Amino acid sequence: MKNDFSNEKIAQLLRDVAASYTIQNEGKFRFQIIAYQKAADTIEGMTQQLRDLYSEDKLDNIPGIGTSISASLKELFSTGKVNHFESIMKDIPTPVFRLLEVPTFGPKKAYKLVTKFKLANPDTVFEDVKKLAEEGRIAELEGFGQKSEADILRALEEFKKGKTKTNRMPYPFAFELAEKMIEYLKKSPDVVEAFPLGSLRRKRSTIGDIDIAVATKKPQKVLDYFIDYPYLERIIEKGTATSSILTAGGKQIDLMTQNPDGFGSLLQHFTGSKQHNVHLREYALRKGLSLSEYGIKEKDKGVQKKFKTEEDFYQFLGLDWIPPEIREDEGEIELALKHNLPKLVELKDIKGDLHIHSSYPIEPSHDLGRTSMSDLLEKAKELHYEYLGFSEHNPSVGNHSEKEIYQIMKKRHKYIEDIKKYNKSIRVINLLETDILADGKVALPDNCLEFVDGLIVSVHSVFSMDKEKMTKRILKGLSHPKAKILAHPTARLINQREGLTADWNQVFEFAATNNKALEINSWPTRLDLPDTLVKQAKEMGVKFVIDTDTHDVIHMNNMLYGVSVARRGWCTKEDILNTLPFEKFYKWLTQ
DNA sequence: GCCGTTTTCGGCCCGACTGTTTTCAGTCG
Repeated sequence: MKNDFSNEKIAQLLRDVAASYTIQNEGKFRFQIIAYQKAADTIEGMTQQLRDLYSEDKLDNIPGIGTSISASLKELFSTGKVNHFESIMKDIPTPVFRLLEVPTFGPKKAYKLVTKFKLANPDTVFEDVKKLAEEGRIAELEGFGQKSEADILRALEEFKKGKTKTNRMPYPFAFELAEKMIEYLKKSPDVVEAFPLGSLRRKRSTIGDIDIAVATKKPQKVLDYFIDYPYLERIIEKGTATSSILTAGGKQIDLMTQNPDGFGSLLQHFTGSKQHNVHLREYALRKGLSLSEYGIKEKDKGVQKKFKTEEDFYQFLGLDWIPPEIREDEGEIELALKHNLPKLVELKDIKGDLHIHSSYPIEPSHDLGRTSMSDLLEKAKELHYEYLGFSEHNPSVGNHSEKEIYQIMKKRHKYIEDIKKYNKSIRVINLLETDILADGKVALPDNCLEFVDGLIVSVHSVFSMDKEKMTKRILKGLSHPKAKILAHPTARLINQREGLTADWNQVFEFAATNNKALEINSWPTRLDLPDTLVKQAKEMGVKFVIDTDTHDVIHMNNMLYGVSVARRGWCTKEDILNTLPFEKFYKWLTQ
């Protein structure tokens, strides 16, 4: 292969092709534009790298990528460029594509500015446009005016501060922002109901804008109240049914209103995903029905049928209600039609948490927990768990001799045995989170491991390694007879660190055949294994445990985030080992 | 350019809002 294009880069390239078509002749290329954008969406949501699929000759059968684009991708990987793309893009100056990163800049606006002012340098284009706006020259252009010039300046300023089209925050952070807004909205007497929608309701691991829906008979009053929000920075827009604001933290909140008798269709519409809705509407259209946030219209009649609840809306179309977490157009519509949707795992199914760092002084290689074992067990009772696994990091190998480590482990074992005597209501499992070293060995010698029931193994150092080496390393670590759970498998940190590169299919196959579990880690910036990989692994027969990776007793509340990831990965109770009662779980762990 | 439980040809989701316009273009979700 002559190059190393990431999915992200390829998606960007396809979007640039779509933008070029838009600039050339939007009407003529309408459906090509949609097709290229859809392909880009698909690629952005994939966890497998296209370049790997290409080298395995598996580029066909990706939904949204047909014969034409797949041929282009093959050309891209074998030659480093695509002639067809280049001919489409050749008359569009590169600064145009840079400007498209800025919210409110679409292809037409960007092209007009770049060509009218002959902006040639992609590296200075933001500064160049800013200068033109400050000099009042943009307002002179046809189709622009004082206001749009001011909007451009502001958009550039906010872009500089980090408001881009692609910037997303971790789910739990968005969740809190939304809660705060909903609490505020519910104080208004005109608000009948208020719900978070969009990717927030689908519980994606990262969230762009926050969407909120309100049922009301007085939309205008609610919108007025909305823009009175105390943490408002500015109003982005406000109409008769919807409004958008920027909050003090620079985050956008969109509000949609609807009469209570049509609230079901509003929920459905703004929960998305876009692909789910498009697919659902295409299906409805074939039956002569037109769907929107207001309800369902029969094609030839003008009457709008309204729906109070989502269940009614889906039912009218002959579908079962679909859990928001799987509304990603991954086959859920077909299954809902056949009344054959999976029953997804729920928080109340969880019977124990295995990844808990207590404050027990084990002199670890990484961070120690802050809460004592007995306080953690109290919390486990509160959560109605049956069992809890303590899994501090292994004692630091660099700072101790083998003999010392042996003593530390022996002492901890005795301590845990004592704890068990005093805590009869929660069963205690003696685990250890152990590093998989760069050579694939687990960090502790075998004789020190006789004191634990099982190992949680994980990668905590040397993250960049070539794919083959990393895969071997993980498989070797997981091969240890005591190793039962691979913790936060990709080691990604949302918005901070890319996941490590490994052949996940190989890892999943190994886990499935050797009865090893993969962890779904609930830590807000981990959420690892990521949902799309969970789905892939599940299809290969892999079992999971959902853990919190608790370092302080309050983290034990994070379990719901991991459950959301499992649900987005289509997991049922049967896929999750820590839904098992203690005896069965312990048997699996120690067999 | 993609796709198929009416189709391998002939369709392709539906609407809100703003700004610059007198009926629409552009962007967004």
